[in-house]
Amino acid sequence: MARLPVYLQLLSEQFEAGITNISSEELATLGGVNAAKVRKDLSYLGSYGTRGVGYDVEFLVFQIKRELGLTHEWHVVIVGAGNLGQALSGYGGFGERGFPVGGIVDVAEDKIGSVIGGVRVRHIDELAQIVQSRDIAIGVIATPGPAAQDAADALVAAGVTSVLNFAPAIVNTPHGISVRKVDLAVELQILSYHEQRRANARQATKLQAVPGPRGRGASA
Amino acid sequence: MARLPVYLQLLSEQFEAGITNISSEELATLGGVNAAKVRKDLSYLGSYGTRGVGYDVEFLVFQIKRELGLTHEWHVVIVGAGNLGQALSGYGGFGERGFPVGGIVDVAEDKIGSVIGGVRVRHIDELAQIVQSRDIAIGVIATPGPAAQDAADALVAAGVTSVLNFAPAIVNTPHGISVRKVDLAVELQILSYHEQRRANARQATKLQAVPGPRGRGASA
DNA sequence: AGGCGCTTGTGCACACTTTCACAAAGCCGT
DNA sequence: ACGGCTTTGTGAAAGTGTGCACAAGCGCCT
Ligand SMILES: NC(=O)c1ccc[n+]([C@@H]2O[C@H](COP(=O)([O-])OP(=O)(O)OC[C@H]3O[C@@H](n4cnc5c(N)ncnc54)[C@H](O)[C@@H]3O)[C@@H](O)[C@H]2O)c1
Ligand SMILES: NC(=O)c1ccc[n+]([C@@H]2O[C@H](COP(=O)([O-])OP(=O)(O)OC[C@H]3O[C@@H](n4cnc5c(N)ncnc54)[C@H](O)[C@@H]3O)[C@@H](O)[C@H]2O)c1
Repeated sequence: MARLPVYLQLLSEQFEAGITNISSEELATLGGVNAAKVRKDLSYLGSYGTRGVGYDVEFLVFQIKRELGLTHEWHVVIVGAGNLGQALSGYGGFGERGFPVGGIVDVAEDKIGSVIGGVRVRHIDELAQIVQSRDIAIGVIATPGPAAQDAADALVAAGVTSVLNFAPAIVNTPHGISVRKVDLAVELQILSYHEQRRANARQATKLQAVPGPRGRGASA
Repeated sequence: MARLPVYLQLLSEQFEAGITNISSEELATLGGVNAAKVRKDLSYLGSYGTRGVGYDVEFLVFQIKRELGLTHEWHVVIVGAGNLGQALSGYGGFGERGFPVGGIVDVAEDKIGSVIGGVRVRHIDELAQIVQSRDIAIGVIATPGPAAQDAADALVAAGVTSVLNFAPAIVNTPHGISVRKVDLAVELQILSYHEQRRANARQATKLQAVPGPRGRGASA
């Protein structure tokens, strides 16, 4: 489930705060979801709760980590050492959460050799060697959109089986490769959509008119 | 629908490439989804296709933009001028897609006054004034996790009604405020989950054993 | 030891999403 | 002008996910 990482984060926070036990109700409130959903999700891991009491926070953290494959570190390799690649590499939160940067590659000669966040930028031709030497399974694409497919192909060829794509482009990969895309513009457009609807709703209220399903009148 | 931005991007790309007409089948292939789904989604905008021919790309782009509220620019305000805030502000892609940065605020005195991407960093106390002067509806949280709730409260108090949160924390907002969260760690953990499953599958195959539902044996 | 209150785990119904399948509708060649 | 080919738009079916409601189970207090 895609919600397990969220529970993991919440539980980790609670654990840090000294909470040793938590009920599905509390966890649901923290996460802003339904308590029954929390229980269903957690029951997927097995029956690790105690009726009348709740869940042991530490044990649950461990179980979720096991399920998510977070029992060991996963090195990641970043393709593209531009603004974003540098920000990601320099950002400590990556490694803190079990995903240390195992390498950065680029095509631009002027980027190669520079050191960001303790990692030296290397040429993309060395990708396969980097991936294999550290047994890296996850690649991050931080190149411009048009180069994203090339980057993905290079990653797959090097042996990476999971890709996180920040470029605004849809990449095609062979079957069996997991790809996730993070697109800022999409997020903003979804927010803009809600704003748009809010604005339309205000308009309709103000006009006191029969609310027609089609809101015409783009200007003014 | 959350897929409209994706179609918009695909269609824009096709339009740039000189394609004036596209069928639901083609669009579905590009987006990696089912053709019927594409048609259902697009029919939500109205009947803008021509049977036997397909959709006019330019017209469809316009219609989706109208639906998403992208007929005008939405200024955004960024809270937190650290690594990420600076990368976002300096990144041109924001403005290119209709979301120019209308302001950046921070609490740290040493950040205030510096200029990033043509925008001067100002104190968070000026947030309300910035938001109101430019009629800003969208705020971006780029502060550390523990400060995210404060940032959200400040944004809401200033009059922002949509929030994009990059901090690894869940923020609570009053009803009527849209919040979206982008969490790198969550994305990576989902990829790691798939890697984990792949590893388990390999193990099971190698052992030629009856595939038991519980994979024990964490060590070795 | 037994009862009482609390919380889990889950069967079931409902709502929403996805996919199939096909009639209606347009274009083009003859 | 008409028939055949293509593609849309949409009803209906199949599939997923969500939430309610409650029995089963556990701890604690008496
Ligand atoms: N900067 C941001 O805040 C931000 C935010 C969201 C999304 N993005 C997206 O992330 C991507 C990178 O953004 P950026 O600001 O870092 O861009 P950038 O131009 O600063 O960096 C791109 C880097 O990729 C390298 N590159 C180009 N082609 C390559 C290839 N084929 N193989 C390997 N490396 C290659 C370039 O040499 C450059 O160093 C873009 O697609 C952008 O849309 C950026
Ligand atoms: N850097 C990255 O690549 C990256 C990637 C993903 C997520 N993130 C997340 O984004 C957030 C910011 O990351 P960063 O690397 O820019 O951190 P940072 O420490 O560089 O920047 C944080 C900024 O927020 C400011 N700040 C602190 N409290 C504030 C408050 N109450 N109001 C306003 N501003 C406040 C600080 O002064 C600082 O300038 C973090 O939560 C981080 O987890 C960062």
